[in-house]
Amino acid sequence: MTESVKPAPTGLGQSTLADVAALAGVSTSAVSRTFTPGASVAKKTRARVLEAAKKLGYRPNAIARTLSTRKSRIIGVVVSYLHNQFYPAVIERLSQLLQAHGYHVLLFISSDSNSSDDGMDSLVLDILQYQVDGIVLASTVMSSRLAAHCQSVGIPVVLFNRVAPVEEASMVTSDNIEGGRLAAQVLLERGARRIGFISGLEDSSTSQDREKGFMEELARHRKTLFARISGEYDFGVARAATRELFSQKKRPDALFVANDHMAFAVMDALRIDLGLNVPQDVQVVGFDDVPQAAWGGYQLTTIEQDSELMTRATVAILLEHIESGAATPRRVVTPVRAVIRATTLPL
Amino acid sequence: MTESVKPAPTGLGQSTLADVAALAGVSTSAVSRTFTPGASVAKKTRARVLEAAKKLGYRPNAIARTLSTRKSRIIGVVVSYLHNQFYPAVIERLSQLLQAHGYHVLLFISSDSNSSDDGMDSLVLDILQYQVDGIVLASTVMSSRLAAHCQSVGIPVVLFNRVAPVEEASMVTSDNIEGGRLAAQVLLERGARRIGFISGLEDSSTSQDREKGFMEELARHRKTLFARISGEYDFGVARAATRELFSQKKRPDALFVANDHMAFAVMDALRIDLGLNVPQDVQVVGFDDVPQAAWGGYQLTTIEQDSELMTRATVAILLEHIESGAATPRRVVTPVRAVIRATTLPL
DNA sequence: TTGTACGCGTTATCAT
DNA sequence: ATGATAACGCGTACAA
Repeated sequence: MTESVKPAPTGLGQSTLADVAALAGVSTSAVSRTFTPGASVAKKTRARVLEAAKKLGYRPNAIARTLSTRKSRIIGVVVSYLHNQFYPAVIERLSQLLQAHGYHVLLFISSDSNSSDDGMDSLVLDILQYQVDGIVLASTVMSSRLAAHCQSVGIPVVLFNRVAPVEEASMVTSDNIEGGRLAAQVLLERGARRIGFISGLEDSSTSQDREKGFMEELARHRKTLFARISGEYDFGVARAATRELFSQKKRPDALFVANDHMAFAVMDALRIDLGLNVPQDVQVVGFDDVPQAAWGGYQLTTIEQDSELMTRATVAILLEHIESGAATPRRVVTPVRAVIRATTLPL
Repeated sequence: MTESVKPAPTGLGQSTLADVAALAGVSTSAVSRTFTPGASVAKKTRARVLEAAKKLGYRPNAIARTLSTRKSRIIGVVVSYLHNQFYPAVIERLSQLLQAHGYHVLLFISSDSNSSDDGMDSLVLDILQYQVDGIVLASTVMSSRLAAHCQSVGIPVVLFNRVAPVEEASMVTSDNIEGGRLAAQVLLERGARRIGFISGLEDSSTSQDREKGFMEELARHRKTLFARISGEYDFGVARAATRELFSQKKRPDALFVANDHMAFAVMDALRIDLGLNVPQDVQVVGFDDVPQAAWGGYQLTTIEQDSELMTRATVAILLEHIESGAATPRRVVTPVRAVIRATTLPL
């Protein structure tokens, strides 16, 4: 009689649980248990299984496991741009921490074409198809409808570096408002009289909050803003904006710039395009979005964020939701402080 | 008689093909075909399916699809560090291009703990568990045993920015040798007499090739190297190495630095620690590992790489292997050129 | 402790 | 064009 013979483990092509079981002369469940940390297997069978597995070069299939357990151990991470200095370091750390817990990062870049709300939504729906266990949204918008959907299917979402009116999602941000206040304090202490602000993207919560704190503190000292312009979190735009700001007769003598990336552009504009001295002619305070190692040639007072703390908080929240099944969203606001940074000579 | 009733689509929890099929009053195959681009479905049923799907908020399960089709549409990308400026931009672009083709990036950071050969191998085995369709190894080592394994299971591997004696893998690199030659030409044209070289990590092929081309060109001009020291591709190490190099009576008057990240450190050392003028006292040539936007305060002649071209080549190779089933590995060497770069005043 | 059998959600094969 | 049914590889009750 003919038996339906499974094609022998070819050598080419992954071998499976069944292959290992056959070779070891045990059942598939025995093999499965061998590769399940807290399972009960007899030493002897365990050994035989491991031997067979090694012989076949067996590696468990994470996809099949996901289908069966409904846990992918994949975290979807969405980021708008990687060339803006701040996120690469965060993603690296995030990935490291998650890997240490057996999770992996599926990366999504929300480029121009889908940076709109709708595009964003469809991108997240993309992610959902991969049955991710959690989602980190780094500085990107997300419709509340979508957040609700994630909530309903039990997928924790962490908004990183962005607050938004989304009840269902957790959020991790720096204390941008306090940072704005600190910036104002620094400039006022240094005797600034005509104070300007160069904003980031107008619809970003980070820029808004930094401005908010800044204005609050100015108001508290009965001070008013001398000038304001948007730099759109862009190097070139910020440089042009600075020239624009200084094209009038009455010029600012102090600037708060919504992030360091732009602050560098501002200093280039001041020194190169306008021939001014920094900080003699103009005081500049930035906001730390650029890792120390990337600094060059600039000395700047900056409001320093604790990206390590932000990252750890993000991971902690994610794991808490995933593994402890906690449902209530959490909000974490990490502290900031004003520091002077430079890798080169003060000019 | 009792029928085993499937729990109705709960609203919570993803709805499945079967749910949609039930609601639309068709078979699961009909639904499947509706979501398969090139399938034959009657307009009428298609409409009913789509309506039911929308009503249920149905999204196909990519994991289940992977199990069935044995194509995950996931590309594993391994990178050692993200804070070294060069890779974030590459990964961003890589992810964009792959997304445009319906692929996604599963990110792996090979941090210190697993940067050894063994650690690296186990990391790649990790990747294999996710049934990735392809692997990009950005500047990390990989044992040939492992490469052979990938080959045997039919997973294309591209070594990015790193050549290695691995027959089975494709490789994409800049023309580092030619870049080294160019660097030598530039320095010689500028009348350099005592020429020093600051290497990257000694076991990295990029640093080796840059040095090789550099030495070749010097030899062709009957010139010899005045000094050599390792900067280990690290900012701090390079800065210290530079001080070391200049602690002797006879000092170099020209330096070729294996990448820009270190070149910045070198210039800081020269100007700040040693009080020298650049380029009056010392000529410096770097090698472009840092995106333009991250430059600040430095003016430098650098050997520019075409990271866009490198990325496109990587994607092209990957797709060629995956979708056309091409088996023979490919080698791509992208051109380089010497340019002067700065975002601020020459000092 | 071990094995059997079913389910996870999808695609593929083969009739109809 | 459509529908039943068998994989895909693994976890896991349940039974032995």
